[in-house]
Amino acid sequence: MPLSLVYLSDRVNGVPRPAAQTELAVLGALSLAPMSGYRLRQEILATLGHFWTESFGQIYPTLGRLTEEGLVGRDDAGRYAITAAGLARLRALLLTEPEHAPPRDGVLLRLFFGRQIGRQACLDLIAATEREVTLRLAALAGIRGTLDPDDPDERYALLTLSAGEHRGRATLAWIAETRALLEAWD
Amino acid sequence: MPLSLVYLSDRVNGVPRPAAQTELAVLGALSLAPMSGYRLRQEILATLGHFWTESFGQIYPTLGRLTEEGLVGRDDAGRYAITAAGLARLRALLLTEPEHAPPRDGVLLRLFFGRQIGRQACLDLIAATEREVTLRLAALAGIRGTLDPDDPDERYALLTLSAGEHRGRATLAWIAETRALLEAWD
DNA sequence: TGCTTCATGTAATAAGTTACATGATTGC
DNA sequence: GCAATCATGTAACTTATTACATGAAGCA
Repeated sequence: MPLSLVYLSDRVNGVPRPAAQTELAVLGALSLAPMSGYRLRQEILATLGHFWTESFGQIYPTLGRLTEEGLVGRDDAGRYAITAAGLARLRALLLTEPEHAPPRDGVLLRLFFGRQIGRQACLDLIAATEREVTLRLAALAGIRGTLDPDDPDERYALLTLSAGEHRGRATLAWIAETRALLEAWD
Repeated sequence: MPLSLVYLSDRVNGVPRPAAQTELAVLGALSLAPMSGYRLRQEILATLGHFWTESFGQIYPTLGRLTEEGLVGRDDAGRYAITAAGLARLRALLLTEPEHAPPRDGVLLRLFFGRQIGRQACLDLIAATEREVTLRLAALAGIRGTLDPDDPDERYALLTLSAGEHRGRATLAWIAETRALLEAWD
């Protein structure tokens, strides 16, 4: 008979449960401006999209929980708005240790076993990846143009944008190197 | 009344369901050598670890399903071994379109709302990230030393290893840039 | 009037981790 | 003999997506 049937859902070794990450994203977005749940999802997609995602199925239940806890309310226009308690909670969440999303890269998984499908299929695979990354970099360049380096909030957005650009360029460099290697084989 | 109550679990728009990705990892690992489920997990952790994860809770049920379908059997020593049908299935899976793991980067999420916690907390955050990435790069360097560029299987492993190195170095470059920016503010 | 977008929400389903149970094998 | 590792598996639980339902608001 197990002594403890408790599932440690709230926190394990100081690392917040993933649900807290959704709360963090929602509270964070509401700290910038009050908005509807629908808008919230659009904003998260547009501004955090290159490193974060949330679906309606997560956002609405989270808004419900946050409202119950008094961390979020509604303003005159009916939009969700963060409360003082919510702002305090946000700051606390921001200081928790970031979770490590278990890595799952479908492209690398396929390339690792690439011998089974041969050189050409691998070249096709990285060519498709190259197209995607190029599109993503173009999208990031578009966003960069809209951000003001002197705005106190947008300065931080620029830092995360830069991370996406560095990673995208690194992927392109790796693709070029990998293509050259693959073409030299056989 | 909805006309269709079917949940498209197997395939959506040609993209395989994520469960197929676990089958891919398991069949792929078994294509290199027969082994136990326990060993399978160790090998996946050691060799795919920097871009893929699987837990026991996934591996054993998957091995069970694959065995039922005749894609996997047991050899004389009792180890799981891939069958001819399994190899065909592996090749088919390798040609499916890679899934896009929804991005969830806890570090960037915190940095994006960094204004709430201030410059110093952000510097601490990226310093911790820098330590982790440095360790990961050192681990990759160790693995690189064990791989033979002329072995037909390990050549592909080297390609994926290189991806990890490029991304790691890009993250370090971004951290250096970000630190300089943060220290110049205020 | 009818189309599109905005808006809120739920139910079914999937995917995955963690903790636990249980036993065999191996090395000392 | 005993501890550590190897090995297999399951139950509970969490998180998340997707499809669907439903209706209001804005505008041709």
